[in-house]
Amino acid sequence: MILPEPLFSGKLIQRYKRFLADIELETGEIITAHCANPGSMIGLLQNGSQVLVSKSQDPKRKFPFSWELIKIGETWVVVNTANTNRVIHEALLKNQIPELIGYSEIKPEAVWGDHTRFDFLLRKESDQCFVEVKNVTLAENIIALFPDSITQRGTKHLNELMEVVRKGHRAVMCFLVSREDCQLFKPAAHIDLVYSETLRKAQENGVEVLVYQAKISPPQITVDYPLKFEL
DNA sequence: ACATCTCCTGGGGAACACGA
DNA sequence: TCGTGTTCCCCAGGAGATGT
Repeated sequence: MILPEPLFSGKLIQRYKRFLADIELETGEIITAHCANPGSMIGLLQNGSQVLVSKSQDPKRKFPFSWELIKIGETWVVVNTANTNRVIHEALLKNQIPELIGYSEIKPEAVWGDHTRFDFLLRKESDQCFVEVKNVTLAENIIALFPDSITQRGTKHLNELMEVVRKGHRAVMCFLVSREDCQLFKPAAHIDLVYSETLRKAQENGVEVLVYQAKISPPQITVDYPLKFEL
């Protein structure tokens, strides 16, 4: 996918109220950008780090700037979680994920049950495959980790993916590692043990786990290659 | 006192209702 | 058959209310 252009470069001043961040652009102008990542973002909030923001033309938006990427060391990290789904959507359309090719229909935001939506539903005649995507931004010593804080929603999604399998469908948990300085993916048991154990249990019960490395070359973000993982 | 529930944040996308 | 508006849920966790 291509990020909305032009992208504006700046430095992070502070992130606050979960959805907002103050950023000093290269012009010296200080703007407040929307941060479409309400997670804890551990390790990504180094004040003074280089960031890239895009600007929406939607007059109804309260904060026209969207925070897209932050540079940590030598790697860009994808902040805007909406991009993750766009990257995977594009990869599905282009058959770039071998485990998920051969489906005739790709439906985003697929409803499951009364209160759940999975990121994608892939269909081929009567075959159904539900796919949930997660953006992985936390890393410690070349190991990509998820989640970056306790996530009851994430655990709920895993339990519902197991239900998908019980009902005779295919269920896939797909992690996209949105930084380029990792060689392995693991669940962050020291952060959320319940999630970590549920992920392992989900795999044992037929939920397929995929981990892919993203290639981040602003303004382009694509799926690169499968990353090794240990559950 | 502690646990659980609900609401709230801003933007985005899908489904649905409705009027032209 | 369009376009527009509304509702719901997604992202995740904090705050406050409610229940045990």
